Amino acid sequence: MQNFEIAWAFRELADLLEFKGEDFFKIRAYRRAAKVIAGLNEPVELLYRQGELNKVPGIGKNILAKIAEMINTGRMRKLDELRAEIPPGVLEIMDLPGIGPKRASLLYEHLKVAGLDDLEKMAREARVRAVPGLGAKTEQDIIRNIEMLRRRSGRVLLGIAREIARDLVEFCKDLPGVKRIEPTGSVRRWRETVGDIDLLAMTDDPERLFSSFLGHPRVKETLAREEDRVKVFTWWGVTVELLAAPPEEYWPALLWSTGSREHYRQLQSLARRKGLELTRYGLQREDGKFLLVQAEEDIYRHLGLPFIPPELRENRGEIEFCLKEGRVPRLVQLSHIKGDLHIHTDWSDGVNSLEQIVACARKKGYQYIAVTDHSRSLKIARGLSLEQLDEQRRFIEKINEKYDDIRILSGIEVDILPSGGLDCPAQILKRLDVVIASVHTKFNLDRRAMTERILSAVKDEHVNIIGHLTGRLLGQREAYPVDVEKILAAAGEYGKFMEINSSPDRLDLNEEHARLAKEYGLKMVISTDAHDLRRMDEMPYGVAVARRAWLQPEDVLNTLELAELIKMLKTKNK
DNA sequence: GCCGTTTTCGGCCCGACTGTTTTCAGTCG
Repeated sequence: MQNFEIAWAFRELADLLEFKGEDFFKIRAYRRAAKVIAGLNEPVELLYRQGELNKVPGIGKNILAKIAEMINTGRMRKLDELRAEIPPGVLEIMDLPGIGPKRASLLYEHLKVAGLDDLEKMAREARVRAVPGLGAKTEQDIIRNIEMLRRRSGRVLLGIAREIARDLVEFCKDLPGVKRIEPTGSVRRWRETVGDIDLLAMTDDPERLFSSFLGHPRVKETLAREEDRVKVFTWWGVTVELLAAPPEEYWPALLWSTGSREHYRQLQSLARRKGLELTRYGLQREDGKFLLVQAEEDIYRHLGLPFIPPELRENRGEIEFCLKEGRVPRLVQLSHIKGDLHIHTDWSDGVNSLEQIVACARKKGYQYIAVTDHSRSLKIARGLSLEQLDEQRRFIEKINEKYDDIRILSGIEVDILPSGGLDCPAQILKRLDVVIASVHTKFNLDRRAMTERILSAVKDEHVNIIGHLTGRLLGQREAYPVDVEKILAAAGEYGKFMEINSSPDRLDLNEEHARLAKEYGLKMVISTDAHDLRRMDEMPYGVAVARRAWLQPEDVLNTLELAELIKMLKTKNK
């Protein structure tokens, strides 16, 4: 049982109890447990077997018993009971913005809505406005939000797709006859969302592999089964396709199934011009003979190309570039990253103590990290008062005395107030090493007002970095309207850095904006915005955005050595 | 539900916004 599965169960439990109108604090306890579990950087199952689980904050006697039940039986009785009791479809209605437990039960009570389709139909028939407490405006919102939900449906976040892919690879890799297995498709290309998860296995005995694979406990339904592939629908709600190839066909198959389709078509036409035929089975000469291929590199070489990393394979000029330059664009990679400049601690809404975070950062070999808790007005995130901020700064100074292999920078993620300006006086910001300015409230300003609001932070002499520029939450919340180009232009003028937020549900800047920012000559900062230790591991997602935007190490601030970094942060005020 | 300068039960994060009201409930960040 994976951590994220246990976390999902508690989240669902909380949602169901919320619908029932259960005690708020009990629900919050379950939500907190879900959050804590999702944030653990060790398997829950391991901690449980070691008897360490009850030491995790937020996990008491009752929740521990439920986790034990899940580990031992694979189920949670209480959750099963609630699922049976509460009409299915209610939870998906509660997913809609503006619909919480109260309105969901109101809708159920009066209209007996059984799900999103049902609700949409009733809204379009103008029957929702007849429900006491709801009006025409809410009805329109419901229709609009369902349409938004539809647009994103069927795709899952890369972060989740990679977790699932890892689970399946682990399951398959030691099965008899399996010589190799890896994710391909958009997972391998690190696209921000993924439709189906594709896996490719190297084996001479696909039948045997498929039989075992179909016995995986999370496989719900077999959608297709052919000689060299199976397609299944999983309990995770994602479709997975497992392709099998014998060793001599593996690399062509890997290239083919990694895609993208457009990139692959370009390769095929390049091959044709060289008198070759490129298919998923190999690279064939006109005389019918197959060229020797023992890696993807070999295929690219036969086509007169260097190895093109999967992140670049989108037919955005990568093939032309490689042909012209005779080399691949130099890309930033995880090992270039020297530190993380956006981390929250338990002083605000983070889970872990500063000491735990420092230990984790040292283990990663970082030269520096910045502690950037929320500012005072963000009450829900327990934003630090000015006194606490100062106390934290002095605390960090003390910790810095303890270590000579890492430097803790004191910082803040300061709110950009709705009318512009920052949620912290200038003389306080002046003392800090790193100032990130972000929007967390009042997302419904119009484009002009929001742009002006953020510009006010760009122009502020104490700000170093603009955090998660568009505020989008993938699959949950659209980006607020903002003139990105105008901000980027101003950021260049005022010497600011733009954050690439690595959190898989943000990825903000996204790859288009990051590419644009590079055109504006800006440097970016790849940060995790971690609220717990596990999420400090999410740096690769931000790096992937940067790579897909063709960023080089010198485009990224936190590839710099500490001394250089500090110099750059100090010379911010042009 | 969990937690505790705590041992048995009370406290647990808050304030703004919105649409529906006509004084406020529900939702959200």
